[in-house]
Amino acid sequence: MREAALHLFAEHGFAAVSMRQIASEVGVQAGALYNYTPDKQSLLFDLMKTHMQDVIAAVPDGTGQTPVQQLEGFVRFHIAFHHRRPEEVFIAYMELRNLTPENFEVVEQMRRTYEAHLQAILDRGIAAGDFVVEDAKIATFAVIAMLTGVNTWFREGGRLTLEDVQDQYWQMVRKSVGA
Amino acid sequence: MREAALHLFAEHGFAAVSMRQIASEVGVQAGALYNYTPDKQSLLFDLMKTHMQDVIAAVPDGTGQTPVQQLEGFVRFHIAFHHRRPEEVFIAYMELRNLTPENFEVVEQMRRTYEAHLQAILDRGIAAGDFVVEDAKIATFAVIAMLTGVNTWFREGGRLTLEDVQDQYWQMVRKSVGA
DNA sequence: CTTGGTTCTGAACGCGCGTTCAGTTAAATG
DNA sequence: CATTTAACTGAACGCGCGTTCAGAACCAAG
Repeated sequence: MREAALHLFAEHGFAAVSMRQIASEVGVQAGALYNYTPDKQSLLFDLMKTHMQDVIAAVPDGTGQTPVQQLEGFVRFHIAFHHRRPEEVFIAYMELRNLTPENFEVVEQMRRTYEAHLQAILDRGIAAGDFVVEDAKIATFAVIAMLTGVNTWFREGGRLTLEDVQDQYWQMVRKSVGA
Repeated sequence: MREAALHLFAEHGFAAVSMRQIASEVGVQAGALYNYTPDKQSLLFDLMKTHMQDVIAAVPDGTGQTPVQQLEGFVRFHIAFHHRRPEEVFIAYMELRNLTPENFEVVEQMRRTYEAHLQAILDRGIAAGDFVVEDAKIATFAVIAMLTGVNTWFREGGRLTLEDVQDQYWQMVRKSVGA
């Protein structure tokens, strides 16, 4: 059921998908869904929360590495992870406004937690003199936006492999922070 | 009416806004809207098309400038223009999937036209030896994603002015393309 | 075979949707 | 003032929505 909702939300958007459509994809009547979710909103929230938990849990450790190595690890991880879960990523970015205020706050907090990982790397690198960045907060936003953008255009099987993309984005990120 | 639709679509999303809500915002009954638009879909399409036309028409000329100057001009323009029209930008990025396939194709083509401006600058700069970029297409996507991301966090009246943001993004972009 | 507990169906609830249109109101023209 | 034209109302159309719930169907345990 979560899987069906995931596909449908990603394709048509939360507001445009009905419980009857989800039920039909599962092979069941709409009422049966309510044995597994209290309502449609919780379904969306669960998908987002689970995704954010997965992302945060999967951030590479980086203990004992230099800030440059940590940054490279983060860049490659972000691209690869988001590439593996295009639907979750899409929903997590596009359907934020369909969350109730309380649910939004939870997801938003998780997003900030994820961003904090990157900012911590930048802060350490700046302190160590490895990076030249005026404002770590802005650089964090800039890098994440840049990396997340990969999902809008990259498709496997084309001119470039995922590794090519990782290599080139890493070079651009590396240079942009002066490493 | 377009203005009302713009605000409402940006706030709640196209699918979640009804013609009755738009009409109420205008101070009129729903039926009256159909004197000005054939249907709801056209309303969305018009907003997007107009926005894309505006963006494309406003791209700085850059004739006679060096590629580096052109790139700086583009970066500053993109940030400033998108900052001035947050709702149009938001809709143009979020509601693409609510366009009919034909309308989507039109808007998508305009987006490509806009991106082509940036790529042309990068191509010229690479040819002239001013930039060090492995793949101009990827760099185009990366830079645009990075710049558009400003709209998700920057609000006037905070710690930074728009010019601060322009300055810092320009430095990051400049370095990322090896200029 | 009976019982008890899940799981699902199918109908129903009230509601709001996009869109149409006959008829009313208002404004412009002569 | 009379007439034409434009703009708007208000009701209606069929439809699908999220959600509820009584009862049927199924399944495991005794």
